Amino acid sequence: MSDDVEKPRIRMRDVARRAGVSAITVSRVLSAPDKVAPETRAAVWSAVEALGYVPNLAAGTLKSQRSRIVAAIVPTLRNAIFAETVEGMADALRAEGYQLLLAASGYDPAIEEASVMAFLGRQPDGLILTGIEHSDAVRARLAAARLPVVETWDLGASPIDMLVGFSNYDAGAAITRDLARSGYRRIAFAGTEREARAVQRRAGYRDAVRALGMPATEVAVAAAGLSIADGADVIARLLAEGGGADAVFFANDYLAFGALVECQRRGVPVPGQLAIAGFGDFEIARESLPGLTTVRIPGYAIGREAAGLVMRRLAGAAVDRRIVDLGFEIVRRASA
Amino acid sequence: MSDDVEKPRIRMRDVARRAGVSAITVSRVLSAPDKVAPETRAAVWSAVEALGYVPNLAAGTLKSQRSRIVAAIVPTLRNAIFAETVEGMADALRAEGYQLLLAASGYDPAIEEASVMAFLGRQPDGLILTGIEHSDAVRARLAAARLPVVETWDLGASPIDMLVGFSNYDAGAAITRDLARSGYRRIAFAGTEREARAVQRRAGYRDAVRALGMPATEVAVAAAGLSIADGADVIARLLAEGGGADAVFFANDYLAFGALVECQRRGVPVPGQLAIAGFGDFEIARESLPGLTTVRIPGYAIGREAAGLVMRRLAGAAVDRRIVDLGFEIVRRASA
DNA sequence: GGCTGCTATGTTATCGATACCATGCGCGAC
DNA sequence: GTCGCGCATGGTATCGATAACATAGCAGCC
Repeated sequence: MSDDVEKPRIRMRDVARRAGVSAITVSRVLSAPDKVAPETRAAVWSAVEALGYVPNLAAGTLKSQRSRIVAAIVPTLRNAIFAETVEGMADALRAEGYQLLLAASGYDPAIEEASVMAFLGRQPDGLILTGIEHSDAVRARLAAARLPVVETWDLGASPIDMLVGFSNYDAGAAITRDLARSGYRRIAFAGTEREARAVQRRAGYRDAVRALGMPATEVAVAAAGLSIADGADVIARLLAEGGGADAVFFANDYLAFGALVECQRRGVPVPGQLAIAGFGDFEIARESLPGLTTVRIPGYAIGREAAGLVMRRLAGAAVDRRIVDLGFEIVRRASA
Repeated sequence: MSDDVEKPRIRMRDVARRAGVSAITVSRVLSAPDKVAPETRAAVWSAVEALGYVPNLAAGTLKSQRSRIVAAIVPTLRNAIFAETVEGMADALRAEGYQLLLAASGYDPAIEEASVMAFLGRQPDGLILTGIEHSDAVRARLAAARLPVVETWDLGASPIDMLVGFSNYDAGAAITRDLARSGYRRIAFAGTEREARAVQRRAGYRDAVRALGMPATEVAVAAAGLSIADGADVIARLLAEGGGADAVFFANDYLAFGALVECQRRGVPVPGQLAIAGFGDFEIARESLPGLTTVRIPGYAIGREAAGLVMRRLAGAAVDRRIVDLGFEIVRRASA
């Protein structure tokens, strides 16, 4: 089928010979063009074009100890939650000539750990993690590897290195108080216990209802708790229990949307009989009917800022603020 | 802040010294353990553990000319369309110890080209692309690079190398005929013109309505045409034009969902006055009210099979079928 | 005028792992 | 008993780019 005439790969020295210069000059044209005279630069450029030369970055990385790769681990790519953050990272990195090496952990610390190990061998120049809970093994490896590390999507006092996010606790408390301000008196919470950030939101909710002197009703959602169907399930259970909640704060908009649809199926007026609030301000929150009251998260900005911090550190700049709080915003729509 | 005591990195020879063997033996323990005696293997293992050794894969890649990286380019990660395909690839690759290098092209051929160029320098062992339309420059580079290439999500007679997908044309025609079979007589189509696969679906639609002796009504959706809001916009325009369509086939489920919600806002009964069909069978199609009639795509299987083909080729196996048609399936729900 | 300093380019050694070939040893076959 | 074969392991060269150092040429300055 394929003819096995192995064309020899084109190396830097082939380009150099054709352009009548040395290999190091080709290297400079590609990575620091300012240091080369314009005519030389042009000659090298045209040799590169003519030969279709593609530099072997494995060799460059080996010698220079810089890969121009930043690795990132997010919990999932399955739905849109972290998509904006990934885009923010990718955009910022691409602008500076970095590439993004990406893995999804499926919310599983063991997979996160395995991904970190696998990544480190690729000599990334920096690493971006989601959340602030990481295994001791991960912390130890990252400390030993001495690379810029940014944790994201949460806040905490003692990051591994740098941290960009917002307070899930405060956000959970804020939307709970907002619901109370709107007159709801029996506010429930629904979310998974398997995700640290959802647990933080729950803690904020819990402390807020207590401070308000209201009862707390918590519904645990199975597994990752990211599917629309899970939200429908919560409504079924709430109504079956007959707890009499008049509002539910869901740990994310998918759950909230599923709940909304289930209420419609059952003829439960929203927000008349039951108010619904979500978290994340995904597109579906804007476009559902009624629109979902929710908490807007600066997902894109988190990604951009995280990548920016890594690159600033790599550029040798001292990063003044190691902890960046990008905040959140309550978005009121018709569902609550 | 950080103490600049540069701990020397741990190299393979450090592990070797500690285990009382040579570097090459360590290499073998890590990549071909069967070739090493059990006690030696155990000694090396414990030295690796004790030192926290992480192999420098840049060096390994340079010498061995194998990176154990497969690169993939998908149009977008912003919504769930390609998420299952990416997961399928990642799962299959991880099982064999490969890593996935991922980029999103934003449906822009120029970005796809730039990503291909950027990837090739990393010496990927294989490449997975979305769609069958690629610039001449991309084709030329890939031919020169002589690596396994899989195109996905479409069918065609002359792939660059291998191809895994389904016929967007047939799928568009099939759902159109299905709508006709359900009694709809003025079936419209709405989708972007900027995506080759949506255009194929439209072509299938167009030929099907013509064969049925029905009028064709096509509504072009701006830009990528992936947002829920775009679907609502289509309804606004269709009703304003007063074309009298009794069913609309949307190029994807997000558009269809947006249309569904807009109909509810306007009090247009679905499917009573207007039937709606989507494409993709995303979660929202199952969970909307009414459920969306749509076309189910084997997204996960496409990813798995594409990665599998690459790895089989790398393992030296002759790939018998270079074109794999995974088909599609019409899913009837209440919206049409 | 000679010295300093800057720009443009070249020479050499090296990054760390692995392919290739070599070697030593034990064991079975004739 | 000797030969040969296979298994386990090691020595050395090498992958291709770039850091570090070297050098040549030229301008400007006291």
